[in-house]
Amino acid sequence: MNHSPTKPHHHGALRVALIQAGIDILQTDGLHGLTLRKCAARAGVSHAAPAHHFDGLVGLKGAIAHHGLSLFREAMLAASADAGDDLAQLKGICRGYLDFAAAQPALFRLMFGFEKHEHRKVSVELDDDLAYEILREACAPFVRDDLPAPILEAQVWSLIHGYATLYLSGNFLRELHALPQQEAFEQVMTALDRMVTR
Amino acid sequence: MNHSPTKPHHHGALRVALIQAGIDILQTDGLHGLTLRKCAARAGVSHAAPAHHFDGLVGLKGAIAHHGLSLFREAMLAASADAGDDLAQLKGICRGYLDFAAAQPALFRLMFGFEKHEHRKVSVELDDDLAYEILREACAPFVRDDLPAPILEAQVWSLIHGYATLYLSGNFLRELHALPQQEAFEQVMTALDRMVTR
DNA sequence: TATAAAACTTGACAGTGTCAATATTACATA
DNA sequence: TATGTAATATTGACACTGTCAAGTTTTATA
Repeated sequence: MNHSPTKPHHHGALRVALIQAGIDILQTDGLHGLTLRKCAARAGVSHAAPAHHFDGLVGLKGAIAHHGLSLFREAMLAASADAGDDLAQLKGICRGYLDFAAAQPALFRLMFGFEKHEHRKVSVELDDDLAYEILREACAPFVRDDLPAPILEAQVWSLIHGYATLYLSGNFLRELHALPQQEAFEQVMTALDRMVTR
Repeated sequence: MNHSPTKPHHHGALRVALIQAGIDILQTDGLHGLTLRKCAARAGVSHAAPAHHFDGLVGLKGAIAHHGLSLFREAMLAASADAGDDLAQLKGICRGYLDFAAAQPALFRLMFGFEKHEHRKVSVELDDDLAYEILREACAPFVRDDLPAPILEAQVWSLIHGYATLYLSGNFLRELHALPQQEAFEQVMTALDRMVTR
């Protein structure tokens, strides 16, 4: 056996190849450009191969989102690596959140853009715990008796997620974005101070 | 002339009919189900008619989003109609924000889901001022020297928009949604108190 | 009424997801 | 090692999609 045991046959690591192809296509052609057939072509397989590994297009998107969440997690971790106190840590994670959305807008939209009827097909692939854990840990130091963890986490997550998605929507928050991006972000994130301090 | 002067010919008010058809289809079939040909069929015209009035599919989506924003505005106004003080007014608007997203998820996603390369085609249709004005006015009483209007508006909007979109995403904020929806909303919105009070 | 413009139709095209049928490969078991 | 079986990928087909060019009908204008 000179083959890797995890290399089933023909192409071998087709699953990862298709996911990577999908991420590349998202970056190049946007969310609309993501196509089973284009992924297949880029991975060098027949047009119907992707629908086999993943359960149709929704399945592929779920797998891409799953992998995207791990990239997302890494981006947030990296952005908060050299943080001083707890608040700087939290803000660093938010910075990583926004930067990831800005760097990979189509992937970001894909991750959070599933419709309700798709949830059942995707929920197995898309365990948010992976990325959510980062946020949860960053929020932990600020939990108080009158501010339980799930509430605080929802508040912080809503703030940064809303800011990131509105940022991607472009047309909105125009007045704010008269400021340079970095300053606008910091100004908006001053809301975190108020949320977190008694 | 027994015809209305604004009734050009054949169908007449095809534009509004197509937009309404689109909104109906969004409600029934979701964002993926929205199709030029289905809108045409529902309005009783040929399959290529919609691409004429609006500049292709993106143009139709832009027109639908434009009309959706006016519905959005009305929903927020209605939800804050019987509000007491300024803070109750602001929270009422946020309540309307969430309720609209929950009631018309596909339309809501459409309104905020345009990609960057589509902005040019859509920006003419999609002047956010219509709906943004509501939020701006509700924020106005809380503007201070150290909290300029654009910043405060961005903070409030990010919070409610993030919460609404995460709510639609379903898989996320699971812990929070162990609470009843109404209470979860109110708990998260306590962040507004902290944002707004000195 | 004659002419032009606008609105809509028709027909065609390439591209899409999905599915059934088929061929190929890998692996387990004898 | 030989054989059978399941997994893996291919092929071909289908209905559906957006878009476009060309043609037809209606409205408006002069």
